[in-house]
Amino acid sequence: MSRVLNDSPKVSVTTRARVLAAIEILGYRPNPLARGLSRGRSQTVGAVVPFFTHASAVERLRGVVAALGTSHYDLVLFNVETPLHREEHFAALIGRDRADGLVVMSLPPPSEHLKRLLAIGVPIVLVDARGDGVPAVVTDDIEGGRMATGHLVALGHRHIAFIGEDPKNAFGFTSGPQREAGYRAVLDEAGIPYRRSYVRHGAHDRTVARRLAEQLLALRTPPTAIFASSDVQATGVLEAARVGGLRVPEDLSVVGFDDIEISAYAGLTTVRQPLFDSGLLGARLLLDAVDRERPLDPIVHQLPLTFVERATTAPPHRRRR
Amino acid sequence: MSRVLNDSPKVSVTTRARVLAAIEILGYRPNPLARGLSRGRSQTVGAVVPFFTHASAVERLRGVVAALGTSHYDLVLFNVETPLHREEHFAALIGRDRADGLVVMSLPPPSEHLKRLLAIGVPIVLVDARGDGVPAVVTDDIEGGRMATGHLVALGHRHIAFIGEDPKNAFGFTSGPQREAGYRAVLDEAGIPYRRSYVRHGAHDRTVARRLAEQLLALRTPPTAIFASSDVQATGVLEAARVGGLRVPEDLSVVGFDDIEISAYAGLTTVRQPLFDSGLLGARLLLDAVDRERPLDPIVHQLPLTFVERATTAPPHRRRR
DNA sequence: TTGAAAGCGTTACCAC
DNA sequence: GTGGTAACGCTTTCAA
Repeated sequence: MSRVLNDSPKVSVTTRARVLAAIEILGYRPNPLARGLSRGRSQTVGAVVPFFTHASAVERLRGVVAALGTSHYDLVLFNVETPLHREEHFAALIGRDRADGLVVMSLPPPSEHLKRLLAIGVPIVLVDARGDGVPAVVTDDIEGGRMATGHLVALGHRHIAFIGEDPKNAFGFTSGPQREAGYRAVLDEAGIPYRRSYVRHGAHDRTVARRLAEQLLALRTPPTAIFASSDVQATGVLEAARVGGLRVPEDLSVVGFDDIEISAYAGLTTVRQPLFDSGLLGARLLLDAVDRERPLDPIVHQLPLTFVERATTAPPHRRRR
Repeated sequence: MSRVLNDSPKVSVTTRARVLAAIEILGYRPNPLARGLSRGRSQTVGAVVPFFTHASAVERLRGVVAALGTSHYDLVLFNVETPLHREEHFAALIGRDRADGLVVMSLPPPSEHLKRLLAIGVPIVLVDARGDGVPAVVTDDIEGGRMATGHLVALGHRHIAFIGEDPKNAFGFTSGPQREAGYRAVLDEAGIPYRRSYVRHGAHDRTVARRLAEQLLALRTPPTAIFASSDVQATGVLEAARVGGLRVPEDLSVVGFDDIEISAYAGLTTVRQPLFDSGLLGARLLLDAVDRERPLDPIVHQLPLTFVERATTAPPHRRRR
């Protein structure tokens, strides 16, 4: 009878009908756990996501869900808010018992765990992160940082500040620091001296970014433009400007990164990355591998970045001096 | 050896140590599927969420995740974007094989399914929805609608429009329509005639709401205030005002509902509902029932609403006439 | 206290 | 094509 459920090629039409009828009458429902135990797969994919409530993470997750929508896989969510979480989840995820495959976001898995997972053969796809021997869906964050900063430089700004994540963050996020690298590179090339006081680090949070921006604006020589490493942080900058009575973009230009929902509303100039698509592609790669039981090629898929100019950037205002 | 894993009371210290050592050496990891099959539970709770990417849903989900954080349950996400989805998910969820318990959000389960789930004994908690014989975590949406509208009336507005979800929506959401009921009740009590043209329905989406608001503002007698059934829709209204060259709150007052992240940023006056807490409480109730294998009392837990006055409401501007 | 064995609900293999 | 049965990896029960 399992043969008809998994529509094996060898069942006569009559038997199939008979079994189907019985199933209907008894209200039979296959137990996914038993099936999973027997087949050695759980029909489940896991998504390891740091701060899954962040707009960018949600958008990526939406892509994953969309990819799973057509399949018969369930999505198990592993939220990571502390390094300990990460440790626990990866420890639990070793072995393909919990999930048939993993989409890991923004979070380079500890290489030790990665090796074990790879050795055991758990298919993994990294999204917004890279790892040895594992396929990844990424963008060129350095280039993104260059786009944002370059735009500001082209407008004539020379006092450009940066707000982003701490390069030594406990999770090992790399996107933020790379955007910062792009920022520094452009500054170098434009012959603009790098000012340490113009670079501030803090959590990916609107209010934190706002505080950081207020510090920047209180500097003796405040920046005429701020590049925030994410749109969430950019909104904090916008808030700081508003509170400080600064007009945007006349008195202060602001560029963000991501292009989340709120950005269009806020008229924020930003660097768009295909968040939804990254989740979609990541999950598709994974499903493909899981379904065909084919090992994943460790290809790095790079998705394009787009500069979106809206209403928060303009040439610097001529002021004192 | 399973005895030591489930730390049964009757194992000698020495054997326990011995087993633990072996576990360590062999790198043994229990298979959750097998355990689940044997014990008849999957250590999983399912969350059925319509449009899980909506900020309000995400915030509720965050509460659920927080509640699960301390437990040993995994979260399986069932996203619902079409009535068909809903059907499929509930059909699959019948029987406690897939999940040991369910948190169902904003979406009154079809009563037929509800009965079956109840009969089989799958613990369910409804959040932002009600159902016969099932515990629920709700707010008083009618009262919320009254708060918002009452505030506008108290400010002196007599031309108050409403933007919300279609009462005949395919999912059976009730929150929106109830807020609308509160709106109508206050209008009645204030002796303000109800204008059909002042009530517009559309999807829970910023751009849709913006279009609706534009229609309202193009009316021969445009409203001086708009109550949007959700903050997402309220931002659409704000956008329409901005595009139309209307100042908020001088020319147009706007009230939303939910108090999501963006609302504080936008300075939106709104009715706050405890989104995070609703998810937290819902999941806690569920876990409690699942852990003790105690049936759930069909209690309706009502969470409080708070009116949050910010910067988008003011007395109506005196104009023509 | 511990070892052995039955059973959980499927699938997959092997005869018929 | 179809029926029977081992096996999946764990928990639980029953002896020892």
